[in-house]
Amino acid sequence: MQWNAELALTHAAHHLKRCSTPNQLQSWYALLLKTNTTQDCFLINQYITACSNHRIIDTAIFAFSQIVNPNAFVYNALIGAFLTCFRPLQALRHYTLMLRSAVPPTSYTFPPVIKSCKVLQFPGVGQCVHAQVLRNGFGSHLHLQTTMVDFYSSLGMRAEARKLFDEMPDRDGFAWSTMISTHVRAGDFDSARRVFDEMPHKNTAASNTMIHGYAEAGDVNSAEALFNAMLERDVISWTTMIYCYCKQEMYLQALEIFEEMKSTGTTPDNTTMATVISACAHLGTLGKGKEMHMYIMQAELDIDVYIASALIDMYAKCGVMERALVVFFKLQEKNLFCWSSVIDGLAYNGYAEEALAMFDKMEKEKIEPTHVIFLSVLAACAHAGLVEEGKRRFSIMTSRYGILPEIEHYGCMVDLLSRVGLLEEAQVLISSMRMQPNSVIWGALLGGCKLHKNLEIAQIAVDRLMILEPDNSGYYTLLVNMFGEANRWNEVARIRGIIKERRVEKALPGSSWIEVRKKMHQFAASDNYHPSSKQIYQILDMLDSQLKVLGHAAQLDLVV
DNA sequence: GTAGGGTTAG
Repeated sequence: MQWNAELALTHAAHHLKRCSTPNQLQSWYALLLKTNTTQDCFLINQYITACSNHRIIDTAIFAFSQIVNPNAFVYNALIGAFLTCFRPLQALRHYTLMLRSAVPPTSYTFPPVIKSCKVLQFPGVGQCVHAQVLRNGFGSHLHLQTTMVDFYSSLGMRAEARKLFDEMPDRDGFAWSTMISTHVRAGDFDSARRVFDEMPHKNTAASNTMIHGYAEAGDVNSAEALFNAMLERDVISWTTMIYCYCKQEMYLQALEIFEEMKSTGTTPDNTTMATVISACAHLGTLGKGKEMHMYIMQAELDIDVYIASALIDMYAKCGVMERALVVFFKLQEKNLFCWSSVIDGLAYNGYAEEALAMFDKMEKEKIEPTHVIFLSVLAACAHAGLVEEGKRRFSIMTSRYGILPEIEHYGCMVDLLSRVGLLEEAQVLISSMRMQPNSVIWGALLGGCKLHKNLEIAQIAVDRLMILEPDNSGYYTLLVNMFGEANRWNEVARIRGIIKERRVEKALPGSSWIEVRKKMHQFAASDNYHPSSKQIYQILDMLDSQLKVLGHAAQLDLVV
């Protein structure tokens, strides 16, 4: 009977470790209680691992607390469980507990411990653990050496990583890839290439890392060359190439190679889809974006925070905020990126109040905002002209969250103040900045001056802009128009003289595009290139006259 | 048990 029960348990352990629901885990522990085997280190080890796979740490902690004499396997399982359940500090605590209980660590103890030091960014602790690795006789353990190289690499201690790698008597594919990655992380692509060239049998991972390096360096040609030369390509190779194109804003190429990937039989995964949806967002191609969404559903890929953020952003940028919100509200777990995308999407689509309400909701869920999210918040205030609200949020950013404003935040605030005509206040803010104002700042101020016809401050802004962007004719043109409007023709002549003297090139006109029925239509200001431009202008004129009837005068005075 | 690819803003 006893023997049968044990056999059943062992069998259950095998089964439950792979596929089990939280409920099954519970009944498993009940079985352990019933059979008096809660002290069996082998079974508890399996049990803790299963709990960890389901991210249920509490039950694992309980099972551990019941063991009188946990062995190294049990400790290893628990330390690993803490790490996978995002509690690295607890992982380290139980490691020290293990040492104090005089249970000698095994080679399996260290990877999760070192990884915990890595995610916690504890260089000192990591070095202590390294010393213990050596003291326990694992100095020439290939696996642990690689883990240590990665640790030093992640904390930016490249010299230590390099030294360790150089001293390794044997190196496998993991070791080489880690070293290449070390240089890529540091932005030292030449060193990455040198290590890659030195590597005897280049595997797919190493090549992928190298392609990623090229992508970061903006070297599309080298990335393509290496990619094309690869004998075997996996999902990561393809995804990295897609990322490479995205990084260079070559979104159409990104979508093209995605199709190629599918046609050659490689199945995209979550990472691929997140990248490719982001490409659709940048292109503003709703049709393609929807196709990608459909693919995810068909392939039954899990909509994780990466894909969700990308989808929300894509739908928002394509102007279908309703769809973005559906994705957002369906999400079980939301991280900062999801919130950021939805808040920015609302702001971008003109729902300023809703964006702010969404931000407040995020605060209530105890998600710590970052400086990025405040850009969306302030942009929402700026678009809706919510001055007091904007000022309040701007000050909360620092007082409540300790986030110092970056130049982009100042840009939003200057834009906000200038738009509503608080030009002096905007100037005061600019002079209070802890960094040199750039052309965006002065441009925002100038925009406000234009709107509120303040020539004096406009002159100040343009003087600065002339220094910062001497080749940009747009600012001069704007100033010329402003003075012209005020009938100050002497000034007009003076500035035209400067333009001539400096031979400022006429800036390339900006353009925008929109997708209608899967076809792209591109427009520049006042152009006549579109086949239907005649009808389009007719409609614009009609809209304009309707607006006038409603007492809304368009500002066409920019166009001379 | 160790390596390689992802989402927002600018």
